[in-house]
Amino acid sequence: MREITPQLNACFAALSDPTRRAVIEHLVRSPATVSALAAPHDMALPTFMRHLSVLKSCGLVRSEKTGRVRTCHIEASPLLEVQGWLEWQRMLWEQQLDQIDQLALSLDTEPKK
Amino acid sequence: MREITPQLNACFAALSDPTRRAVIEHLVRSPATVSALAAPHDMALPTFMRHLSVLKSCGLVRSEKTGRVRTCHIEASPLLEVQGWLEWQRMLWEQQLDQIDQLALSLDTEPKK
DNA sequence: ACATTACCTAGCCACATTGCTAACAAATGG
DNA sequence: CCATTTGTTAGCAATGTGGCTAGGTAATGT
Repeated sequence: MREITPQLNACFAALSDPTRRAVIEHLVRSPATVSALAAPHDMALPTFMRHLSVLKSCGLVRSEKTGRVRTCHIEASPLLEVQGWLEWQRMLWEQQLDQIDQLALSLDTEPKK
Repeated sequence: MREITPQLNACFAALSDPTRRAVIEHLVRSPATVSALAAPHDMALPTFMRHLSVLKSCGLVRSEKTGRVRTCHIEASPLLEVQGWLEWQRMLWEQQLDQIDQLALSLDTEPKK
């Protein structure tokens, strides 16, 4: 397994904030400028910029500046890492369930000790 | 969409710590006692207990105490909420990609303005 | 009965996070 | 050329997070 732990740390942390998840929810539909992204959120711009920079530093969002406008777009790969980790855990957990089922079944077919 | 935002906040935050993810990785394979879970982690027990309580308070882990031993096991539903959110975003993002493809295609078939 | 094990609480400290305001570019519209 | 728009940096306050030690309780082994 690769050493992606720091990346996962940062992505999970980034996604733990509703403002930042809302940004992601916006950006999966279409790229957007900083001010467009900030508009729905009732907070000072610098505060919002901080959230954006968190998303940038964990690789979930990238952006380019043209003129005075910065356009942001989503980067899929870190999201896929996160999904991958979750999927892996779910698979293992389902195996655990299967084992429990089999145990119950073996106790069923052979009930008298 | 249901109001699961606080649940998501807490789960993502819980999963942003490598110690806590390691606990999840242990528990998806089998239930375990507090001390068994703590053993691989080089930290004081109370510190580790704190991590456990974070996992409990966001619903990812449950536990029962019998005698002096507390046995912990994983709770799948919050993990599924998290997976659901990610899956939803990925779906929307892929739609965005499709739109871009279609745009490129229409520009291709009708290249002269 | 006593020591040990297993867990738990309380309280402290250092640092990170999230909000703010003030003030500053740098591009653009009139 | 000047005002406005759009972003950005710096710095502050309040709160949250993650580590520790000290000390406690309740079950269990001898």
